[in-house]
Amino acid sequence: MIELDAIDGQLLRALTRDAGQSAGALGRRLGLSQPATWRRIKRLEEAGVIHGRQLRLDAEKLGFGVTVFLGVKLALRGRVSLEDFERAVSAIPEVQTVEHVLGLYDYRLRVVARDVSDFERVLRRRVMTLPGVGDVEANVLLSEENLLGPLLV
Amino acid sequence: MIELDAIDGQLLRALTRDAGQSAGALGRRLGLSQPATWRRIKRLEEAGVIHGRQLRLDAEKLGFGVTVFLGVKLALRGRVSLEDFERAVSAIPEVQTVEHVLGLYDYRLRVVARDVSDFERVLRRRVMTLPGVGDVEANVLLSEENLLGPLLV
DNA sequence: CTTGAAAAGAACTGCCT
DNA sequence: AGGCAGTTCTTTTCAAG
Repeated sequence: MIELDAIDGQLLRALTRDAGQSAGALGRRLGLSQPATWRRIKRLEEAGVIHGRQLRLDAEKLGFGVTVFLGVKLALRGRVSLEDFERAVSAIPEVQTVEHVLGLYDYRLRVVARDVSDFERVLRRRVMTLPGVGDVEANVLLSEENLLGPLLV
Repeated sequence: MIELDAIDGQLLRALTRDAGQSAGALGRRLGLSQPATWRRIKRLEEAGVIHGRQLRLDAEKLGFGVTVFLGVKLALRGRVSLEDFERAVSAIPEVQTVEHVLGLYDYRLRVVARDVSDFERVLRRRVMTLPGVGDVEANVLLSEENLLGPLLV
C-alpha cells in the first residue's frame, strides 16, 4: 500500500470531480508548481491508485431511457459453473455491469434498455435463459447520485 | 436526440475503453485526421452524450478492502421525506453511490469500508440511524466487470 | 520541494475542398 | 462533412537551486 499525504488527497478529490483538468491549473489552486503536480499524479498512476480515466456517457441521450438493476440467484448450483454464467451474461449487449456478490443474490446486473417493452424482451429472451439462472429480482433506476466516497477524506 | 453515425459509435467505443487517448491517435486508427476526430468528440460533448471524464480509483490500494451493496426499504413512508433521507445518506463519507429505485427496495447504496468490522461500524452507526430507514439487505462485492454496454453496438 | 527552460505533442482555429 | 496548415496550450523532460 502507498503512503498518501494531504496534498495527494486534495489532488484525487479534484481529479475525481473533473479528470480532464490540466496539471498546471490544478497545481496553482493547491499552491504547487506544474512539474510537482504532474509528478504526484504520475506517481499515483504508477502505484495503481489511479486505474485510468473513464468516459461518462448519457444513456438517455443515446436512446436508452430505462436502467434496471437485476439481482440474480442461481439455481442448479454445482451443476452450472459460475464461469459459464459469467461468460453468457457478458455476451448480452444490454448488460453494462456484472457484479459477483455474496448475500441474498449471487450476481447483480446493471441493464439498460430503450424502454419498458424493450426491457421485457431483454429479460425474457436474454436474462431468463441464462445457464443456471434461478430467482431474479428487479429494481428500476429513478435517479442516481455519485459521491466522492471516503477515498478522499 | 442526436444523430450518430457508425464513426461516432467507433469513437465512443474506443473512448470508453480509454478516455485518455488523444484525438490524433484515435483518428489515425479510424482513418480520420486529427481535427476531424476532435470536432466529432467536441460535438458529442456539446450534445451531452459525453457527460465528462471520471477518474477510476482502486479502492483496495487506498485501504478500502470491502465494498457492500445495500438495499434499503424505508419505513415510515410519508412521515419522512425522501429528501431528508437523501440528504442524510449523502453525508455519510463511506457511501459512494445513492440510487433511488423502484421495486423491492427504495434505495440502493454502494458503500466501502476498510474491513468487515469497519463496515459493521458504518452499518450500525451510520446507515441504521438514517431517518425513516426500514429493512436493509446487504450484498458483499466479490468481483466486478464493466462492459461497454449497448450504447456502442 | 522549487523555478526556468526547452522540446514534443495535443488541442484548437481558419480556410479551402 | 473532411483535410491542411498554422497557432496556442499542455505535457514531459531536463538542469540547477
